[in-house]
Amino acid sequence: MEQKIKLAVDAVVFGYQNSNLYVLLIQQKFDGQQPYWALPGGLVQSNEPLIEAVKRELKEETNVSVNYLEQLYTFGDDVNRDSRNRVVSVAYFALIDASKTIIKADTDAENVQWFTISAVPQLAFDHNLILTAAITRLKAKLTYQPIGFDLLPAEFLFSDLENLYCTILEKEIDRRNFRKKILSFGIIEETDKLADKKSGRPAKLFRFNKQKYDAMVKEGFYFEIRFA
Amino acid sequence: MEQKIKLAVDAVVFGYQNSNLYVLLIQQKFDGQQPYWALPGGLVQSNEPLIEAVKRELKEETNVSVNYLEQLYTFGDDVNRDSRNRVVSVAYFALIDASKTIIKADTDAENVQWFTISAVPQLAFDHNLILTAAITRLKAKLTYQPIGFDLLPAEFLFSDLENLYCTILEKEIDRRNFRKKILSFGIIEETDKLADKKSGRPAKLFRFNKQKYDAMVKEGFYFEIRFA
DNA sequence: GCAAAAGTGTTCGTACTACACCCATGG
DNA sequence: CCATGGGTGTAGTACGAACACTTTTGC
Repeated sequence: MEQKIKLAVDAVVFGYQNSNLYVLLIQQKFDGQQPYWALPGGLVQSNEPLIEAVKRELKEETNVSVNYLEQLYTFGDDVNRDSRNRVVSVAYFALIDASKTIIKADTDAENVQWFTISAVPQLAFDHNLILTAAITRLKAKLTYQPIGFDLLPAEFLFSDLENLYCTILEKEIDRRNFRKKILSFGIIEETDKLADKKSGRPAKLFRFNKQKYDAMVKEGFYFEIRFA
Repeated sequence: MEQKIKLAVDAVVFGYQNSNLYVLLIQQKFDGQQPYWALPGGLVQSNEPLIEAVKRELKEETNVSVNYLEQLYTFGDDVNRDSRNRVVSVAYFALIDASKTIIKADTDAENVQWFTISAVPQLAFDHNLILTAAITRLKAKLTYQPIGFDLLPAEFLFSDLENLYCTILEKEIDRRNFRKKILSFGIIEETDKLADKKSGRPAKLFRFNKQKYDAMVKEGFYFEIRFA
């Protein structure tokens, strides 16, 4: 008996700006079809690696360039998650620097837009489920891998990093302890630049030293940020 | 253009006994085909949830009953991982109590057998890769989720638990500190039974209280076993 | 000189580490 | 009585938690 299963990929793309976590959604306008917002994604081509399929769809549909991309989970237990066909979807998890990102302009056929997590509408298929899984993964990874930097510009303020953690983990953090902990790792370096700010004391810009982090990991280093 | 991708599931089934970690492999004898050992698995049926597909294959091919089963990773980047067709495989990770497991008897068409991890031969397709990913997951999860109990009988000796951790994590552990830590969680209870042993002082049997663990998790409890 | 955000140290308590001896049984 | 594995306590240390004032700038 011939197998009748279609294989798709979907991507949950997170961005962060001004103490807000965003997710990138698209809306494809078919006539007569109710235009739910959805995660970017689509069918995998027969000769295409999964990861290439995600990258292609992201480029075609949103034109963003990602800093971090990893497989999240494969959704295939609900046989009717797509009402038209049996579709199994391999979901990916992506982080981008929202500040430098210019998302694809809206066309007649397609909208692309950032949504704050709290304002995400009902999505197509089981995409709300996928998003929830991605948020869970993001929160978990933030505490044991230095992926927060992939949501920030290459040079960033300490206060941005701190706010990012507060925002995403939905916790209050002691500024002094946070700074001490992060600096103790030795994977963040001060640049000689200062941020131009509207008010208050000027802040130094910092940079994540990925080379150093990778080297330290090989020596057995574990990144970890925990809070009470 | 029609999509020509087949979807399969594979399972990495771990067992533990006498300070040895085992994985369950099968060998399907086709005539003329070189009989590589492989992970149990097979194609997903068109109307079948992924998880059901794994359970079905495990039952058909090995007849084991699993204590723990979770999705591991989806292997679909190597377009030629199966030389005959494009096959994408959703790999699962399973733990069973090897002591009570009676694996399916060998038939003319099929062998089923435990292999110690260090003695695993070259496997079919990219199954060695999948196994490596599963071992990594097992080691990681052991430190932050109480899944070790799923490799042991319902009632077990403390020394078994300790040896399980030593064996799988390939580390030495201080017996006193280990016992203190585990008992401090309050998720293990002493039974009034003693093990019948060949030599030495009789040992108490312990039992994992999953209800209590689940309740504690809801209250914010984190299981964690780390070693220097 | 005031508002606004950046930067910085110390104390306290808890939890991990290291470590060695006695106990209960079978043969 | 001896071999075998089971069971237990303590002292030192290091790390996380709590906590508030000074500094630099723009207006």
